[in-house]
Amino acid sequence: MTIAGAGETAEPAPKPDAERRRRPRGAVRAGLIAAGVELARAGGPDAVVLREATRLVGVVPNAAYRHFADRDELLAAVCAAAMAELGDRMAEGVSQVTGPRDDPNAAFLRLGAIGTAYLRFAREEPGLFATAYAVPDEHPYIPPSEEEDAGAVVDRSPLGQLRSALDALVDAGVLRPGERPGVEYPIWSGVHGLAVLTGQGPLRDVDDEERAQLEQSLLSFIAKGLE
Amino acid sequence: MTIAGAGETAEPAPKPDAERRRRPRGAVRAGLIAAGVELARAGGPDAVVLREATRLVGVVPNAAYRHFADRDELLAAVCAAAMAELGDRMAEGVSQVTGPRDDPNAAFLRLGAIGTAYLRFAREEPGLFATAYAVPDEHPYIPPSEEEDAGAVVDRSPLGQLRSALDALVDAGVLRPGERPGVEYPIWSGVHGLAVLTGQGPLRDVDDEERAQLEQSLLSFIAKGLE
DNA sequence: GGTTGTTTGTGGACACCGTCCACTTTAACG
DNA sequence: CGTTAAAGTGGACGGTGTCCACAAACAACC
Repeated sequence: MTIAGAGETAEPAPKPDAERRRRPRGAVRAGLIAAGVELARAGGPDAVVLREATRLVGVVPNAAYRHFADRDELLAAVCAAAMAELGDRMAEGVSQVTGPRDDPNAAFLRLGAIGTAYLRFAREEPGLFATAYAVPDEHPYIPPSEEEDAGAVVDRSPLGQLRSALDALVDAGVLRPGERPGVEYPIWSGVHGLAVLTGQGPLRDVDDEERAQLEQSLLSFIAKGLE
Repeated sequence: MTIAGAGETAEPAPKPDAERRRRPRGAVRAGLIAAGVELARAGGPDAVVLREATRLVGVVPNAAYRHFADRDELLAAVCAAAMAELGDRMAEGVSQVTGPRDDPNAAFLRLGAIGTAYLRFAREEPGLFATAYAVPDEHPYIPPSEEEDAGAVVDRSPLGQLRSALDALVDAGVLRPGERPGVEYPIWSGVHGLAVLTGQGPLRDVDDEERAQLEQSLLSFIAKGLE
């Protein structure tokens, strides 16, 4: 045992024993989450397997238990990251619509951009999309030292962005204020349902053209529901 | 070994060796599916564990491989059974609405009954509902010697029942024929999305009252989308 | 009816997974 | 310095899906 140059007979150089504990402070935890995200991207929530994540980070399986209580807690962190990525894509899609907040046309386009970005993410990143909504029953969410500026920061969650788009629609005079309360849920349900049905669901084998038509007809249906 | 009245000394009776191969023809396969359905009912698709199913049937794990290529094929059969049960519950719900097929009021009530039964099944049998839509990528579906009377039998699948309800709505003069093609998909998406979001999704912790309100507002939204 | 061959169930084994335990090393702090 | 808590290691256990070779039960055929 001892220290120094002991062992290391052949080239595998399994544990230089000086490479241990050289990583910066939170690197292993962050690396495990990043590895889990890549696993989820490729294979959905079931593919985020603890041992494989530690392998990718280059650490022994048990090391994960210094950062997460169990596999579900790691999965919860990965789910949060996936949800954040969905939120980022939606924000990016909305930001490409120009025009003032209370302009009727722009407000409507922004709502459409939200739905489109949501469906696009589900289509292009099916593994991450499924993972975002595969939060385990325990470990509701993981607040990794969030700075809370008392509402100064905008809500980048999918539901938050949908809500502000609908509020803007009211301010623009497109949606009657009496119709506003609670509309986010039917709309969210419709978009989410189509994403699931055409993702892992029974509609997963439709070709691109049909899929585009399904998305279009859903958005039209939602628009009609808003008058 | 021998035959006749051997074995049956006490209740453990581990392997009387004459108890082998005493089950009727397709009993093991049917038993495995039934056991899988109960596992899915209690814990969703991930709870459909091959070894546990064989344990419930009282057979060794490898026996399952005489009836299914692998665990996914068993799961596919369980998914089909779960989907069939969903279809049965919907048909039962619809059948409780009386009135002729082309009566506007009855036709509308039937459509509502379809959505209500769908959401009710998802709420009361979350494990089976999730399993019905957890069909593995391979093994699309399993036709266990289906008799096909060339359309004489009615389609009891959820989508089939939704379609016939919408067709009846057209025949009753409630829905304009031009609006009919493709409407089933936005409607299905909305109902399915709410079922998923309030089931395993982020809305799973809402209380019964809120849940009822969500369902009601979704059905109103859909009704408005149909004029 | 006895032989033969195909189904169906058995026993044992393998690799992989999540998780627990005891141990050693590292980093931080007085 | 020395001490102590955190972080990583090694080895083990039970559980799972799956493969292989073998034996019993059935079906079929001459």
